[in-house]
Amino acid sequence: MEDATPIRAGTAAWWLARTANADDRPRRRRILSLDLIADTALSVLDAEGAEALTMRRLAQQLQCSQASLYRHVTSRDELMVLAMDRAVGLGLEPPPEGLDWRRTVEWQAHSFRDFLLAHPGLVPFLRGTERLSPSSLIGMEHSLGRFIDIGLSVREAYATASAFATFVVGSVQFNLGVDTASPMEQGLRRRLYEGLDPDHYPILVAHADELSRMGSQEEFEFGLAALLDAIEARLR
Amino acid sequence: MEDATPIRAGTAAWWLARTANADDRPRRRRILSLDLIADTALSVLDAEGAEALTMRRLAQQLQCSQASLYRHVTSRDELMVLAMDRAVGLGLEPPPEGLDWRRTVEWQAHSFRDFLLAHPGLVPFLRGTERLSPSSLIGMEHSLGRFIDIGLSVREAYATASAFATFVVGSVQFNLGVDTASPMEQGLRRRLYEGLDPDHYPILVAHADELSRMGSQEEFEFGLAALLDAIEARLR
DNA sequence: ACCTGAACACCGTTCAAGT
DNA sequence: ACCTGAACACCGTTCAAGT
Repeated sequence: MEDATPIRAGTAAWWLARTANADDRPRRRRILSLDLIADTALSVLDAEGAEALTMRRLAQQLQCSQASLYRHVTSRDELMVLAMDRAVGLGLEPPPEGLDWRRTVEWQAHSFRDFLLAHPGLVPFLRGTERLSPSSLIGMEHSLGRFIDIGLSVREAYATASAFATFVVGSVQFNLGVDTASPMEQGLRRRLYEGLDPDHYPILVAHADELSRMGSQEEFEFGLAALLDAIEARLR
Repeated sequence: MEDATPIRAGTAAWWLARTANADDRPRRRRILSLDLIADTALSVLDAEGAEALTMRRLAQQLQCSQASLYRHVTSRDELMVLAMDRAVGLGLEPPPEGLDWRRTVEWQAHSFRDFLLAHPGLVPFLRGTERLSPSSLIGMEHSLGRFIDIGLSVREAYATASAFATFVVGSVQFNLGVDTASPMEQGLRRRLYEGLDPDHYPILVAHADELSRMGSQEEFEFGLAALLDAIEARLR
């Protein structure tokens, strides 16, 4: 049963192996469970960031030894993948009933983005490997259904659903670490733009004040509307 | 000159302080320079990934002590920001002359995405803080000029340029760690979809084969075309 | 004035030894 | 059969001591 080349966490091979083993794994009553470990990891990751989530810290939180964690999880990487699956499940809330398809997609994009903005520590772990986790697959199933129902092909529905997810992930990833809404950060940014060489950066210098006040919201709304319009155009 | 609260690398305050100090920093001839350190860091990061880029490894590569690195750089975080600025400079190639605006933007989006796909180790470090680096500002200046020239307002130009960058970053970030083009990975993905519970995942199960062969290219092209169409619509 | 060996306080992971 | 103390081989960062 030993693998010479260990399977990397999050790959299709890994998810396959994990779900296959789920049933015949010994299911004794015990205090320490995989679920509890993943939940605790997520709460520490969310509250204090990735660098605070160490195996020692987690063991302390769960009142067990570090070594015990490795009975349920083969590595820290694997733990992160499992914790992120839970995060996706929490972030993908079901949209309200009764909205048309455009409002529904719009609502879900905003909802998931707001969730990620509120939990920035999770964002760097939203990689391609996370797309195959159970919670992500539920989201994909629903998205595919929605887009197929309005007339897209399976291929189109997949590309469209993925493009929305991609854009939301990019929106939060590419704004990590900056608070564009903060007046102090805006002031510093204005000074940075103003101080540039006007020969090389004429536009940034000329519009320093206006540009320094631009936040991430505008770019998100522009891109989201563009994606939605593209679907409507394809339906006609 | 000592700061009680150290300025986080990549923020506007940090870039301001850095450019302000650039001139009066002692400029002796020496073998070890900030440029050399950042270049070496980037080459190690690119060739062997983030976890291989340690201060010890870097010192060994540069044949100096670890401690010497801290004479040029205050922390590993700062080093990463500086290395990434160089990476952005390398990735943002000037587009070929003579193309219309749509082709130009299209070319640049593809060009930067291809660069990132070839250097996946860099992607997790493309955060909001990286938008203010000199290389990024050059790219922003050019993008703003292009969009203003065709008739967008300064605000629209910024939102549009940012949306493109956001989408490219999202496209690579949300495909990190998976090789959707690999036949083996496709086969494993098909098996993963096929094995799902048909009651909960009817579409994924029914179209397992087709969906398992979808790559990240389709979603990128769909989103890119959508953004370009949205600009054209706004111009009318 | 400049550089660095050696230390400090951490990591993830393993395994022999306990119960 | 299950758990874990203690170790291993690493980290980033600092600073007294060298030249």
